[in-house]
Amino acid sequence: MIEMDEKLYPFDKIEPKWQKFWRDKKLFNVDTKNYTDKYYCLMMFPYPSAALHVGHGRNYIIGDVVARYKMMRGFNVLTPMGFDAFGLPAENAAIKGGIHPKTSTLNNINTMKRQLNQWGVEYDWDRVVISCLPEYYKWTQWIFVKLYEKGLAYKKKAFVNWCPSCKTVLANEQVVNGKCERCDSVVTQKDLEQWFFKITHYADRLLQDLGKLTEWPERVKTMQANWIGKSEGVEIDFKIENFSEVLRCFTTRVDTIYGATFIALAPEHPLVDKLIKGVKDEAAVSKAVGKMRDESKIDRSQANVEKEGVFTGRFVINPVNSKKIPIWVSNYILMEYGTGAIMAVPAHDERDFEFAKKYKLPIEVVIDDPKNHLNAVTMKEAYVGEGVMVNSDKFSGLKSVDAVKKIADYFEDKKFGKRSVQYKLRDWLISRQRYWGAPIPIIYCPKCGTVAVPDKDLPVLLPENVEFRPTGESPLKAAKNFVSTKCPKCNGPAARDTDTMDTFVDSSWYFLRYITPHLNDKPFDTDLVNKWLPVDQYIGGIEHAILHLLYSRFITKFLHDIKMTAFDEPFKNLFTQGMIIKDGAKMSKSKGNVVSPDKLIADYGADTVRLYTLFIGPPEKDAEWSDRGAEGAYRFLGRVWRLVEKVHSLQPAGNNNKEATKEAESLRRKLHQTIKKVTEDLDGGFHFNTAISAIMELVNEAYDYMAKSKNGSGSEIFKEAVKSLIMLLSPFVPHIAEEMWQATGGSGSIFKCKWPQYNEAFITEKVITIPIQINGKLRSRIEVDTDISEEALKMAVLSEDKTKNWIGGKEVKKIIIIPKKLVNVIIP
RNA sequence: GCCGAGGUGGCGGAACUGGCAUACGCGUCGGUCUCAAAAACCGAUUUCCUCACGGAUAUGAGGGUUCAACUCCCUCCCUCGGCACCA
Repeated sequence: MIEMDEKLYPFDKIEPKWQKFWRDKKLFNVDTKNYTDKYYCLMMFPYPSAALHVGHGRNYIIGDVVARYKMMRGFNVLTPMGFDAFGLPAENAAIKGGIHPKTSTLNNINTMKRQLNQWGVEYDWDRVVISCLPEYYKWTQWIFVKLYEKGLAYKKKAFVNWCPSCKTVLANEQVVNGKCERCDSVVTQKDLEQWFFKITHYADRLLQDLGKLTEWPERVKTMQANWIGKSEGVEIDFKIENFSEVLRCFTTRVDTIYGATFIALAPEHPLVDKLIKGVKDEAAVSKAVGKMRDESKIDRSQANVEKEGVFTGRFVINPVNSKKIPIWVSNYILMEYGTGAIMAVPAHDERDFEFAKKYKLPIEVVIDDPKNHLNAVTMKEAYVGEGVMVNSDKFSGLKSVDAVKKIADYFEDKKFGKRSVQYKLRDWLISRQRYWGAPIPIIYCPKCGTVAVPDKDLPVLLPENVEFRPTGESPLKAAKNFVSTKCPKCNGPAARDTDTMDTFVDSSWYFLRYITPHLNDKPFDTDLVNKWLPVDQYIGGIEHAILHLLYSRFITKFLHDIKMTAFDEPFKNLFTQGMIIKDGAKMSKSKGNVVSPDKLIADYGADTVRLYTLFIGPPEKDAEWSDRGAEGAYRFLGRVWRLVEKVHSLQPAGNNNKEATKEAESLRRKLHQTIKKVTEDLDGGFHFNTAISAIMELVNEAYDYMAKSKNGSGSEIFKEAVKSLIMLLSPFVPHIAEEMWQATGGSGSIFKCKWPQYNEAFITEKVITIPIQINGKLRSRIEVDTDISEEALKMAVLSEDKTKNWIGGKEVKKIIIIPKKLVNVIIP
């Protein structure tokens, strides 16, 4: 621990002073109507929790650096902040502690604002958006109504994910490994009537348009593509023997149709009951099916459940060869995917193979592996690869990849089936049986049925005096004054919907509200929004790769379709920062490994915490927090402070670069190299760690210069270096930078200044050191003029002492010269 | 199983388009200052051999391409993240 009696510099006086300055001068406020070059820098708005730790800070610090840097590059930077303020934690805390969610949420918001301020992270606070306030959720409800009007919000009864601990339903995206994303309880299935948004309507566009998002991290796009899960195949209609109905199956491997030896149905398939009625062992079959149906109510994907099945006693006819194929019911078929029925080809599908082995069903090879011929009797696993068609009538001999297309054509021609596309993506379940959310703006009228609340009656206010203990039923049901209302159509008595919306609905459009946050006749102003969006830079955690980012893209596309926005992708650049971990684990109260910024800021100042957070490693990767490392950042700032103290005034800045000593040239070169490096690191990506290390090198060089040169800190080049140094540091450590800027004669805010420029001419050296390799191994170095000719360089190298020794009179076979880089001499 | 990211000193990590591996920081060791300590400053620090000069050796493992490989190719191992009975 550094002894804290004496501070390396008076950060405790500096930091509050400049925080107040920025706010008083409204440095971060922007007029969205008047601007020249806009830059929308957005950080994912947080859920208002009681206290932030240094891990949370990373997101805001990165965003603040970007905003300040862009400001110095001359942009009108919009950097707003808000709060994703509805949600379960506040409600759960209220149940425990008896404080109303609204009270605790608004308190937490104040705490967070104070913490952000302490970090020196600044926003245009005039635009704050708080999703739990009626002026905001009015428009969340409005979006719901628009979706409803377009048929994209609908209610249906379905098996849905149910968290027994949160006592509410969950969207598919909120179930992680069969557990509740929030509380880790095992999720069960319940047959309930719920509200859905038809995100599947946009499945293909959501997938296709990932291609437009060239500035998004590859992994996020991959995750979304996996989640949407598109597969192309064929739906085949099988005639059922002795029935008028057909059985429709989806397959991506229509090339294996001749190898189908059984059909498998999901236990919930609507035809199952009809099929088994009147068969020989009806009672036994029915019992087996019933058992599978019960089991399927717990999430089957949870564990690798043993495949079970039962023969229905019925058959379909294979359209290609009129063979009879038995119909089975099995637990490995999911009703939610495809048609809930498959043609099983054991020879070429792992699952079908496993099932066929267990129930001794026939296995027929129809695609042969040219390298290793298959044998249906001896094969130990399904062959799922490509190959040559066999036992497939007129298709035999074709390559299986080609047969896929040919057979699909044949099927469409003969009307046996048609091409079809399936997605894993499910509609978004958005109703919740909880209190702390935006009420669903729907009224049920005995005469008129389901009626959306008209725009003029929005918002549907969330009543405050409600008993909101979770019972599994919506707490709003008990609020009689809320429930009973009049039908907007017939004015007769009617009842309100008592569910609230998933908080991910709130957060799927907030970035649009920031542009015109106080409008009360529209959710946002379309003209202005079209000017400011898409967001230039979005910054947030990878945990939102699917949920929030997919939902926001969906809602944006919908708003685009109803002509509310001109763009259909909300975020142009996306940056996902890694987590900061401690003792090998994510920081959490329960693990007791939370690093609080409060003590660190008290001991070393906010600039130190910022600098270390940025220096810790590449920001997109997880990083381990080290208190010692933070001390190093503090030491560095002390070192900078003392360096700047040597200089009384930088004004007027000397741009005479007359001093031609070796030291001066070296410092000048380092300075311009550093400006270049830092600029490129900030423009080309988020390479804060390497930008900072470059600045550290410049500081080292400046100290070196002071020790070695005659003029020391009085020289023009030294002043110039210090002036640029302060500017280069300013986005990272804004408080100390402003203070040093002022102390050396700068006026106003440093963030109103222009970012330093580098001059390539100062970077190139007159003399460079070229490494000499003998047979690829470094053996010596030589100092030569930068613009030396290859011939002269060759001569110089060959006459260099060490090199001569290494060559030792042997024949030089070849010399490879990479200009300005290296020379490699090849000898036997 | 499939997809994605990654594996470099005691630690966090650098290395452009194949061209001096280990920048910068932390830690450790030594020194300066001091009565002493802390802070600060200066120096050393891949590993091994050598008093030293110097040499050998190293980017998960093994092969390959090349004058030259952390970087490209092949085989394999490990870590992390996502998806997963998706027909």
